[in-house]
Amino acid sequence: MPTKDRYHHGDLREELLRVSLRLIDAEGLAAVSLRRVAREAGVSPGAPYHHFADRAALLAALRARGFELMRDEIRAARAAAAGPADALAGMGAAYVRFAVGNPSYFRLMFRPELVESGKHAAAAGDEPDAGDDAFAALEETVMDAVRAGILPAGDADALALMYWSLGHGLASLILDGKLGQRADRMGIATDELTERVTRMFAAALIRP
Amino acid sequence: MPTKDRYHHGDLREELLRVSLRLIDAEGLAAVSLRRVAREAGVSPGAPYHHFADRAALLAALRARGFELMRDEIRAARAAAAGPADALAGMGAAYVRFAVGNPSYFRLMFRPELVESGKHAAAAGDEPDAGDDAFAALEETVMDAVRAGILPAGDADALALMYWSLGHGLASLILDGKLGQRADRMGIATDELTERVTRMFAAALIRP
DNA sequence: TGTACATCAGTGAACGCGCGTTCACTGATGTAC
DNA sequence: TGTACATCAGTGAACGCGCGTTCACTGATGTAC
Repeated sequence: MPTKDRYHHGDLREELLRVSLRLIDAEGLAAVSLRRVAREAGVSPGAPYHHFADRAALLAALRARGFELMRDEIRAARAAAAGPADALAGMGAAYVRFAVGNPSYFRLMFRPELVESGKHAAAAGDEPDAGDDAFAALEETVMDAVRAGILPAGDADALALMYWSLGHGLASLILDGKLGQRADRMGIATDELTERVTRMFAAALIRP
Repeated sequence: MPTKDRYHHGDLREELLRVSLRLIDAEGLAAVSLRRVAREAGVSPGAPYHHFADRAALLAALRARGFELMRDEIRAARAAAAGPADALAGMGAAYVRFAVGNPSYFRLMFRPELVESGKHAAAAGDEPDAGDDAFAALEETVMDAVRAGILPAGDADALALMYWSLGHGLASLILDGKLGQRADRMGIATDELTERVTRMFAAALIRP
């Protein structure tokens, strides 16, 4: 059943989201206009308004989906781990892997001006979302590790934030190309440098 | 000597940069159009073209200045430190302080699509800039710490990158408001949470 | 100190563009009987 | 199985807007003599 030639698209909403992601990847967030997205989806300029109230609503939908994807991958990494030490390393790696594998989502997710400029500005940041779920999973893992004696007891919240910051910073630097430049200068592959750094996290912090 | 009423502005270039920063702070990067900036500077739409080739050139000038400012603050923090352990903590704090104190610069500096979309795309990332200077300072400090025996020997490059990632991640999360939300939920000030995290990082890595 | 002239740094009108959004419309689809 | 009708999901033209950029221009400033 070819979707072309049909008056009704079939699944325009999904198609619009797909096109938006592709555009972010190829030309950056600024390239995502409702008109452009509609055009690339082969549809008239007014069509998207049957699925999204406005441009901000489309981006908000993408953002939420991105956080859900990330949360699921981070939870999966935790579930697959043999113990808390393994889980911490795995979750960090999953975070970075998500960012590298889904750069358009990642860039969209951490872009404060998008959140604030939404119509729900007052409520923004108040209701927990999938991102909070992911952080909660990390926090629990940290507490497991503390209980297991492989992380220093004390300020588990701060410890979790530290892990989060490391992962976030590493992912951001990779996406910004900073890590790539550095790897080039060191004469090794970006992947290898990433792996070294993540391995070092685990080794430096955990006392087995 | 009032600048108003005069045909010549006196220092329009600087004024345009100042206005741009203010706009980024208040309304985000998207609000920075050459027309808007000119308007806010009280000048006609064509005037900026005597100082910047185009919008990208203005942003590139700001970006470069931001990296210089950051480099200077990081170097100053290193110079003021009593020893390598102190220097590492101080440089991390300086990084975060810079981001929090200059959010518009920070947001502008780490925005890959701006770099890539420049006309010098081919050369971008090849020539070292002030950001590289700052990283080099961190790298030297890490090596000092290794020599002093307070950081594990081995992969100094990766260690430096880990520090950089932590600072960058922490700064990004703060600017995105994520840390603020979390601090609120924990019932403490953002500053305190930041300080706890950085302190914890120093404590976890350094073996005195 | 004055004058002629070159250069600098503005003006303001104009161009074409893509955008967000609206709206009356219509073809396609689903549902009740 | 047909038919009438409501609703859904498109079309495409139109609006007003701010944008980047250009251009002929002109007032202000600096310099040589």
